[in-house]
Amino acid sequence: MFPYPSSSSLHMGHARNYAIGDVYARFKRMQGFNVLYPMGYDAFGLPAENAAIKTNSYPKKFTEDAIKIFSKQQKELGLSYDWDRMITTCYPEYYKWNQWFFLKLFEKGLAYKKKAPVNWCEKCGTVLANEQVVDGKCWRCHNEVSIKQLEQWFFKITAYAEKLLKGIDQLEGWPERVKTMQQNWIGKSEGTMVNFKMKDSDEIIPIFTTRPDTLYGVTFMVYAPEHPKVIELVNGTEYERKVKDFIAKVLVQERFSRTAEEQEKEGMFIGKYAINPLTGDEIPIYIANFVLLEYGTGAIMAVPAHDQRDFEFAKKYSIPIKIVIHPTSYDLHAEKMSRAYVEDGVLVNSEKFNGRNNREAIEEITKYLKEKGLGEKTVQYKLRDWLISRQRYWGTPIPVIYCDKCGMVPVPEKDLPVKLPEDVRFTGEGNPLAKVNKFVNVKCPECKNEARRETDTMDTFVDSSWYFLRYCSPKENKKPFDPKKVKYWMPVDQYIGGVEHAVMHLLYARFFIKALKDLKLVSFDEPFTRLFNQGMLHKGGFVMSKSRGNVVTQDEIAAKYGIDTARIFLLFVASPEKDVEWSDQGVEGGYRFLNKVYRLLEKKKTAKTSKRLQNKTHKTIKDVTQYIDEFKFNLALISIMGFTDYLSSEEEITKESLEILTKLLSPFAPHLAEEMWEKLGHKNFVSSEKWPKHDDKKIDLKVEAEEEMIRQTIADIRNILELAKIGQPKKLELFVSEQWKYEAFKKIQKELETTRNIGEIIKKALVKGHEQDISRIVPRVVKDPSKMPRIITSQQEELKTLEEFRAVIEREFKTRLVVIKAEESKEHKAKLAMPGKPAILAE
RNA sequence: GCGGGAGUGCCGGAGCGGCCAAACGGACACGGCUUAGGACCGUGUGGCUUAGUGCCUACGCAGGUUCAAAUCCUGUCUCCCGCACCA
Repeated sequence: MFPYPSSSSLHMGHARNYAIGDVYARFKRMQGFNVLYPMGYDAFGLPAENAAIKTNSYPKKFTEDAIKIFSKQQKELGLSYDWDRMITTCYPEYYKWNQWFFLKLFEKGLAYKKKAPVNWCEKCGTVLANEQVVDGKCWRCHNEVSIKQLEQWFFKITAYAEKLLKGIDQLEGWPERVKTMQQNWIGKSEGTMVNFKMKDSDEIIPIFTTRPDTLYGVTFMVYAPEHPKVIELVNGTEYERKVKDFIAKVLVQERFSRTAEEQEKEGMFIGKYAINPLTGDEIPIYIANFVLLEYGTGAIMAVPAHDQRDFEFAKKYSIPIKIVIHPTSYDLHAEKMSRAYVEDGVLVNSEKFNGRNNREAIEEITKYLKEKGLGEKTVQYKLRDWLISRQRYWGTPIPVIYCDKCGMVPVPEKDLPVKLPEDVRFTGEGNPLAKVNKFVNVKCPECKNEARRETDTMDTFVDSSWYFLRYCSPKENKKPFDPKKVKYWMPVDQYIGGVEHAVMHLLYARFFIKALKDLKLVSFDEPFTRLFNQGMLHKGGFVMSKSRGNVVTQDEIAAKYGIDTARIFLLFVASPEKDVEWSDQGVEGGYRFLNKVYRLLEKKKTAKTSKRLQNKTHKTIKDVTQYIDEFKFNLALISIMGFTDYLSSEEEITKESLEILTKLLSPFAPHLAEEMWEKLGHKNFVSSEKWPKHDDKKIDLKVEAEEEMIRQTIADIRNILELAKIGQPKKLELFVSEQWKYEAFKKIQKELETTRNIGEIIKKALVKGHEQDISRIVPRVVKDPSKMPRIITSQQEELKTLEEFRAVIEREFKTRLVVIKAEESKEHKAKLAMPGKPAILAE
């Protein structure tokens, strides 16, 4: 996800986010993929405008300065972007295409203007989309949001509600939680539209319900107070005054501060009645603060017996409660109820539906309504249309002209872009654009008479809904993008960014692509095949952020350790999707590791490799490759660390092994890797080298077992020397026992390779009298077949193959090692040699 | 209320049915190297025990499935996040 450029120093939180993508890009590039890894800036937006007002400067200047600083720091981080493809959304070359898309959507009826109650942020001086209101507050400035009735531009995202919902299933490479959030946000619910009739007229009041089974229990009806119908109904009646007062009061309360259930339910009767379509009963109509205008039809049927909200309201205003669903196991009495009965049960007081299970009744009553023309099955979504107009300057002008004669006229394509005027005064009040006469006053494209431009600008999320397409052909000036290039590159294989955009950017971009597909501009359904949400970086228990003041800047870490150290720490400390805590000491660890790697250059190089080294090398290549592919960068680094330790402890290493280490490390610590690569005598960049491939034949588990035995034996010898208080041994004697039950191990091992049924094997083994073996073998079986043959046999059989065994131990203890077969040794010594373990004597 | 995720050693965190008393790093302790070392190398850090071993107790808590559980299932507690008077 491209960033909003801000002018401060990048901190470690940024560094982590970017490093994650960079590792992957470098890795894939080395693997031979053609990698499009670009950077761009989401350059329009309020902060720049606000900063301009504050400092009496100009948003463009402010933004350009910020971008300079930002990209400089990104380069210092070693991010391997293709800077030739950089895009900046605030230039006409880019936003022209926002306008172009707008016109296309407008043609299709997917962009429209309507008067609507909208979210208004006083501090930002603009309206906001629903997605940008978080807990009743502005997502950007956290100011309380209020509701205003305004003419606004919308994109008809609701036309794609079903497609957006269905499409989620295809998003296999997306985190579950993002998918769930989108599902909830779209909020599909299936129910029934029921037509109630007004008592005194033929007017119909449609309402949406998911519980048509309770229709016989309706005892009142409630409108959202701000519903336009309400004023109409009370107009000229004795209720008019009181209703208007109530509405005013509710609006003052502000919808978004009407928080949930703790809000006291309040309302009033408005003097009108509706008729229950099934019973013909008169139903009083109320208005109340708990009914939402935007959901359903803005009016509800209320069934106090079976809905908690309705119940509370009915109690408060003494409205009758009529039970229509009865529990099967106990009695229910309306007068005695202390809360609504919301569980399932059997229908009562419901005429022909009496005795029916209520779940079944939902279907049946809906069917019945349909037959009588009183209602039908329907689907509701919580998703609202995307409000895209903003009353601010620093954004893409909406390409529309208002003419007294011709009405609303879209700017013809040939006149694009509608450029943002640059000589603008920022007073901090209202939309500065509206005061620029040169901008506002235009000729109508149709009748050529005096007309006025739309002065609203677009939400910056329009910019970010298609920018990834632009990367494919950033210099294209005839079209928003070159379709051939887009066909080659898109959709995005791997997208990386924070969860905070789950229902904003990520939903808008999906909508955009689906709309573009219908416009035949692209041929795919979803913009992002795989999505990765990186975790947050914390310090002192809080997310690292400039506003919190707990940042560790990139500059300070770079100065102290070099930026590679920071990259290593950030990638090593935990898997990338986890939140992590910054640790100064942890960074030291990363620094030590890199130093250790670098010191390997001083090691003596040998031409001849060994089986052990090959095994370790290829095992490492295999693991690191797999881990990076799985985004487990921390584990990849651990593998590399293990390899480093291995090489450090060797007397001599091969140049090849060092080169491989350098390559494996290069995505993580690119600067150090390049330096090492050069010191190893290469003229090119290691980052343009081929990623090493492992050879399965070189990975030998037996060698590993030998390794392990050497390690153990060395540890044993140490222990003994310490216990015996021997400083420097003159000679070591190693007694090796006969090959105790070795054959039996092998046999069982064979069976283990061919079956997963451990229980069966154990039984077999018991029959064969291998009880002792089982304790050794059984726990060693693991799922991964590559890890299967795990039996460690330290018998002489194996020892014979250990050409290096003696050498290693002799080097370690600077003494001579004598290996003696136990059976050839003196009797008492032979006893010392336990099966599976060599015995050691030291002088 | 609905939905998503997490609870592991002194700490950060791996592991997600079997080489697990648990990777890797940090911290601490001891030893080595050294004029010195906050550098580097080695060893150790649940309890008891053996020269090499073995046993017990452990992965929030309580049950269960399995030859085998930190890992699977059920319940429960705590924490984090998203949506939320959605009819």
